[in-house]
Amino acid sequence: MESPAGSKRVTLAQVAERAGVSVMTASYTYNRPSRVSDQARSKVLAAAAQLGYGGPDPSARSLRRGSTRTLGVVMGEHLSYAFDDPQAVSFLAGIADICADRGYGMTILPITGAAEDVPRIQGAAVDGFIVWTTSDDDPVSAAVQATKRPAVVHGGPAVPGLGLVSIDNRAAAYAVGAIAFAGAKRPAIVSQPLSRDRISTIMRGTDITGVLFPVTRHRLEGYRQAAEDTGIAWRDVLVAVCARNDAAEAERIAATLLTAAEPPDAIAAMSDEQASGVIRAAHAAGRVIPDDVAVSGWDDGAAAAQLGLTTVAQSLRDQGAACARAALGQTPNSQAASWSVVRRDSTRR
Amino acid sequence: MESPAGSKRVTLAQVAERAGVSVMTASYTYNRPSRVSDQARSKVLAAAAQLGYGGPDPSARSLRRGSTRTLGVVMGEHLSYAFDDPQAVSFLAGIADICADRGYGMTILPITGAAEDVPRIQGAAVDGFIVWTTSDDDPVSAAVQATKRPAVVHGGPAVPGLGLVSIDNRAAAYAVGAIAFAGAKRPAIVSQPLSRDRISTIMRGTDITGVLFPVTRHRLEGYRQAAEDTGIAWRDVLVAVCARNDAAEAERIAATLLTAAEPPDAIAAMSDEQASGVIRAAHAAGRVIPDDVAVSGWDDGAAAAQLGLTTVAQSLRDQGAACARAALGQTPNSQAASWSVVRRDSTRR
DNA sequence: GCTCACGTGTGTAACGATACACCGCTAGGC
DNA sequence: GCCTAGCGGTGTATCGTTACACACGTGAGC
Repeated sequence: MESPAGSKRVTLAQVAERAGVSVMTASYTYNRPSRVSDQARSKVLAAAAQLGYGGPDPSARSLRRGSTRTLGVVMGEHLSYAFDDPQAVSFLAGIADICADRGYGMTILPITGAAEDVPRIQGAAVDGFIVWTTSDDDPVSAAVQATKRPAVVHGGPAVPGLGLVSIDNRAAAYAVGAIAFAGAKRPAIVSQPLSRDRISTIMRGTDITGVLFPVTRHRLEGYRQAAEDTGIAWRDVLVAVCARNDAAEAERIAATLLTAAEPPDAIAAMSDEQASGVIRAAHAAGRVIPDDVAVSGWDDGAAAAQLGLTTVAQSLRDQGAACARAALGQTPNSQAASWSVVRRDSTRR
Repeated sequence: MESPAGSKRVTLAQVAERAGVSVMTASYTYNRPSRVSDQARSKVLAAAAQLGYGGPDPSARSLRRGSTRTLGVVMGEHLSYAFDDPQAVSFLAGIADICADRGYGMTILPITGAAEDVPRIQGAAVDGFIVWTTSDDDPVSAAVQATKRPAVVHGGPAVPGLGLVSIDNRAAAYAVGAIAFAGAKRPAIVSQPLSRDRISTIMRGTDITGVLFPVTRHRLEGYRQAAEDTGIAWRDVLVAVCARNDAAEAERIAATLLTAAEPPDAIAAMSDEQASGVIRAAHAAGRVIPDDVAVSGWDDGAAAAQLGLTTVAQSLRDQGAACARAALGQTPNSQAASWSVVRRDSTRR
């Protein structure tokens, strides 16, 4: 180890004294090198090297400047989930693109789902927040709002004073649902969780208004409308809830659906991962896609094209970038993101 | 918008004045609520709400406290690459696990590869750094070292004063190479980039000492030893360098290798993604694995088991966690991570 | 010769919060 | 009735840096 653990922090004032110049000259050496003569600059740098000065203290600097040049990202209850979900990772990449471009850091905030999150959010050294889609009752959105710093929510919920970047999930679900459910007698839905407790379950005639994740609620509303348009009553539509966004779990739950009496002949999922699990389960059950069962996904990720999956195309990366720009105050606070339906062979003509 | 953009920042002193209490009482209201009476606390909170106070300023707080409770992660030249590489994402998840547990934030630093990186690293409001594997000549490791803050490098290079968390890449490459090259006449290697300019190329008798990425260099040394042990001269071993860690590019370059005169009959890759590209190319060229060509990967990710790939197993997630613990000063600075070879059907018996 | 601009150096006053020490009051033990 | 403990409140100094205003000397322009 170069510097012993016991050594105190070296300050700019000590460097200045050692170099025989004023504190301001030392400060300018780091912040506006052209402002000082070559001679003074090299004296300062030599003194800094001798004393083991590690550069201006970032906390003091941002206090004085009033900006941390860092954006905070809140990724939901279990931080590590974020890194397991490919769509969440794309979203982060979009934020990273903008941050890197603007010279901003990007802080991923540690969220545990407990009460201690609130002070952590307040205490985060960031200029603004980006909140990954969450539930209406999630206390972190209130905590973010309470900081009075600029913030953007991705997906939902809409929070007064915060921006919102999202696609129109209801319209997109209706559009893809209309295709997936066309000609079907018994449509079903593979859904993301309905509330923060994240339990897997299968039900019928689901109470949509009680769904706490706005993104999921809007998608269910769109799917419901699509089902009703083809003459199916909502009480007859199965909704299979997957606790995690994961092909394996969707496969398991889809296997249950498909081996029941009166199995579904059309399944609309809420992600391509789920849809690929559904397709595997369908193949395992000996069904032909789309004739025996039509399948649709969501996101249009890499797997969708390979599987020939009808899906909703959206760019999480672009949405991440839009959130970052909005949080930096460079674009309007709220923006509707674009989407489209990609029709492939997993649904009927 | 709740508070107009022109409004000045509200300070604790203003809140205290409005509430008719001292500044310290207001401060304790936020930091040690039990220290103040219910009456005073509610007066302070009411005043804060009226004034739109967003909580104690984090920069001021960390200046005073001498800690930011945040770890910085440096992920190599293009920040967004980090999110495209599944192994890098696992590594981040491992860091995130520890940070979330300890209540630390995790700042991903914006690195562009240009000169402006150095001040950005110095200016990062973090208590310590974790550096993702990089090249010997990468200026960011020097910049990190110059901050005098605790720092850990993952993979390499070894930097004086910084910790190092890594597997023994040389030994692991030797071990898996011995299996992949067993019985082969013309072994080849699909390699990660050899220098920071990241060009794809195919060469023979590669100069290993000039390889600037220590992880890659050590792996090549191990593979070389394995090849020489089976009686093959290094000058006869083809090395195909892939600019990016990506199945598609490995497939392209492997197709070139396999359609040449005297094609390789064993290919050791440096990631499972590369190996899966190699396998696809081999199938496309009508080869049987492992009889016509043996293939080995690296990392033992999800794809490896599916493909029956012989590979080096390591947990990037555990290594990320080890880096985080070390950067927080809770474990020794440097640690050797564990690895093993998983033998499957992609190599000869 | 006077003015003015410019390059370089300096002192002072914040930035917003918290650590620490201290103070007055009340309640309880003897 | 006195001493002590503890609760709730306060004033002051300080964390390390940078913004700002100013001071001084030099050389150009007229």
